Amino acid sequence: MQLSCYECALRPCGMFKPVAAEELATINDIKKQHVALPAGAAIVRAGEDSPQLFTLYSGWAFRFKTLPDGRRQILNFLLPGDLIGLQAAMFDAALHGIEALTGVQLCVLPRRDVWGLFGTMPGLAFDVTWLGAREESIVDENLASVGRRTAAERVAALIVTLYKRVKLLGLVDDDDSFDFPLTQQHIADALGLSLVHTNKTLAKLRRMGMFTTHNGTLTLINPRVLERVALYFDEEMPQRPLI
Amino acid sequence: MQLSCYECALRPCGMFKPVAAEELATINDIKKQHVALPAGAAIVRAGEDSPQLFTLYSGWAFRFKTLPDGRRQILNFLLPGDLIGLQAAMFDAALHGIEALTGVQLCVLPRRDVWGLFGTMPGLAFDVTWLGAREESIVDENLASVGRRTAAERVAALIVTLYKRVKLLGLVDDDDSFDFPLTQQHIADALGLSLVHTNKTLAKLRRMGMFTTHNGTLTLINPRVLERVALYFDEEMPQRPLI
DNA sequence: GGGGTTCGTTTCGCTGCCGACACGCCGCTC
DNA sequence: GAGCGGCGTGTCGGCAGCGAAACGAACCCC
Repeated sequence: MQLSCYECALRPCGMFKPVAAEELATINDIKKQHVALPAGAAIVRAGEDSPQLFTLYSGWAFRFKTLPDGRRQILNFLLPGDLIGLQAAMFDAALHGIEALTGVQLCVLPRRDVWGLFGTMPGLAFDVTWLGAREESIVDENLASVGRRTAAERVAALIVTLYKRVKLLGLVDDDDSFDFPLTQQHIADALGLSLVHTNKTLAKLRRMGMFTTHNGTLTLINPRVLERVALYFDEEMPQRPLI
Repeated sequence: MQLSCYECALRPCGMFKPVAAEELATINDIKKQHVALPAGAAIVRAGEDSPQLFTLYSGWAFRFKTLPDGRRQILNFLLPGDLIGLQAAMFDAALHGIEALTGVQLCVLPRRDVWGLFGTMPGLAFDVTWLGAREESIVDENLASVGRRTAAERVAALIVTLYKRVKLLGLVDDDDSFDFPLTQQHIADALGLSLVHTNKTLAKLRRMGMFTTHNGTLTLINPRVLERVALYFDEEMPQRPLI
């Protein structure tokens, strides 16, 4: 499978910073492959060297850590347009795993070519750094959730942030419904809750009229109210780089 | 106050990557001031624009988020040599605050000069990105702690990681004791615990013979055992950039 | 020397969340 | 169509951790 960056279906969606022709040519140049992986596939394995970065072209993925006894913490979710594996590529051994949550398509960017941007395309190199900083800001927010929010606030915050991110991608319907592929186990692992308590908390929010779910689709009744329940008010950045 | 990068007391400590003469000159060039702040001072204010980055020259600091109702989550601790405020400088409004935990000395690096490195000194620009990725890895680890470790494991993990970081700086005595300026409130805010439970957990670990404290100094009895209690086994990177 | 502040420590009752378990639904595969 | 695995739902008892409150020690500054 191949797909030129000139035909990228993601770039025209409006949330990505315009690129100069020369930059787009460079991006197209360092993109060596376009691969598809099924749900559950390991994109980066913890402890191994990770000589490639990826741009998530379609589908969902997540970064996670596992304790020796098996307890798992999901660090953040990755959506189309996100740069995957910067941190993993930086160190000799990845400190976390990355797994495909749904079927995904990935643009493969060899590490050495990405590092090469620093010498040849300073603007794109800066964008790499920017994307790294943004990922950190998401992990920050998740840490604040898990550390200081109640179970209901956490669930609400997770749903609101994902809603906003998906919305910018143009993947939310007019009635505020969107594809939501997380299982309750994923939600529990992301929020530092048990599976059972996650279920009860979801039921409670549903009973409160915050949202409805229908096989894999989530519909928000009132995003503003959910935001208030979540104590979450940050906006996602309206425009961002895409590499 | 001024201090040339040529006389930097930090750089010779052995944990920092050697720099070329030209790079050192550039660093010295973009360092515009050397300032001292007292404990408790705000280094970066949440919500405000942050036109400067800093390198922490001496002392401790921390990044944190505050919920509207005052609950506070400490995201990570900053030690000498750490680059401060990369994420804050990247966005229009800082999404977190940074506060001096002890008295600190800071090297002031204006944002525009740091961004300038991307055009002129690709090696140093890469180092900036590396330092950002490393900070993210620390936040990752903290999120895994808060989400999945028990109170005792969290406290142990916090102490072990700080011990390892301080040790690389050469600030740990032969008997494994070092300066430990955190109050129990800081520990609680970092670990997502209440103050009272933090106190009890510290007492428990002390009773187990993990460590002793004596006005602001913490002494580890057996770092290996503490590591095992913490379920924490990663090594800090032996060498890293200093800007 | 007195009064204020910061920090650590402890007590007490309470609850949010956990862990184990069981059950029902659905879609898959053979 | 039978069996099976993945997922959501509920129940129950238990405990880890919470919140409020009070007190002592150390340190500070008039």
